[in-house]
Amino acid sequence: MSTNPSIDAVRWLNPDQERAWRAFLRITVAVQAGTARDLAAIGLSEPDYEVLSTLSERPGHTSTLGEQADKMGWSRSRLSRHATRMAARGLLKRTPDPNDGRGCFLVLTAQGLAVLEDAAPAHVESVRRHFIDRLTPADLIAIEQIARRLEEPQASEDRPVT
Amino acid sequence: MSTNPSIDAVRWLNPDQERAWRAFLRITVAVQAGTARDLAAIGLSEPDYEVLSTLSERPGHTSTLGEQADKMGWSRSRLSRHATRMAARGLLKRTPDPNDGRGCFLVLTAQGLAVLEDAAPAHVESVRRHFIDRLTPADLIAIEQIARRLEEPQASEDRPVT
DNA sequence: ACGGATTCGTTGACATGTAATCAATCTAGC
DNA sequence: GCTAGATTGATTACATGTCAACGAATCCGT
Repeated sequence: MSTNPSIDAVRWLNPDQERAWRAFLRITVAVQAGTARDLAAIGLSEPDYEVLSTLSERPGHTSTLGEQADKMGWSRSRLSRHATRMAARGLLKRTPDPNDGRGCFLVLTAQGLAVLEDAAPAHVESVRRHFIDRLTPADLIAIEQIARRLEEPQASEDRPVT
Repeated sequence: MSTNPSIDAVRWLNPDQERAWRAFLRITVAVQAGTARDLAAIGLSEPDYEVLSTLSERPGHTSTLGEQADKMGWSRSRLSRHATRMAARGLLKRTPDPNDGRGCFLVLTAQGLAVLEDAAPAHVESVRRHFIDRLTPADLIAIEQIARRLEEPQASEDRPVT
């Protein structure tokens, strides 16, 4: 098929492996696209929702920027920029940290909380519709198991390739 | 835990479902991050690799922009922008389409082909290391099955929510 | 108390993705 | 065969994320 012999010579994955890998790639884009589209319909992006949701779970709906970034697995830079945009939309606000002159708190505003309360049930419904309800209980267990295997540290993880 | 009663009242997923959903989110970021990092080490992004790889499979290493975009599931805009950047790096070039004054061909350059030939084995190795080799054959089959279920059109897919 | 090292958050330069836009082509009706 | 509207092709404005560098505040050994 290919006009390029040297590429054809590459030892690729076997058919089962290849299908699984491509299936995996398709799954991720399909599900994420579905849930993201549903959230967009109510004026939130997936990152927006994550910020609102995780902030709402903290006492006083408050967290330092760094702590929040770590908890979400985001860079500080990313959260700082995103918080600025969300603050401009009135969803949260910054407050100086009395204990650390360098730091700042992110605080959910009343409006931010209201938006989240409106969005949360819709988002859960979306996750059900695009993911949970389409799978069997056995599938859900399989996914957990796969996650566990993928997260297992590998013996040769950080060894040089040579 | 939460100081906000109304959020707690949201009917969330049951524990099994919740764990599966979170596991799914973790899986996608972990695997994609792993393979993307390996590609970045040899100077390519994941999208770069996709373009090189799919272009190399066509006769003359050539395709119209639109056809290529469709085949990859990308928007024309996205591919156009990406092609411009890759052209600036010498990986491919544009040629006018004699049959359609609006259109253009994307053609892999010799350098682009060389880069791909260098990258392909490394990428396959990366997919193995971050994904295939960590899973059992049964896991791979489960993933295909899950993909099939997720891609099945749902009866009430496009019905209004009300 | 002092001074260097570290940490916090922000910002500038840049890469990348999506939505709006402009231009060329096709097509139906005359 | 010509023209107006719809369709299709590709590029440009805008939003968002990353990396590196920075100023300010804090920590800590002396």
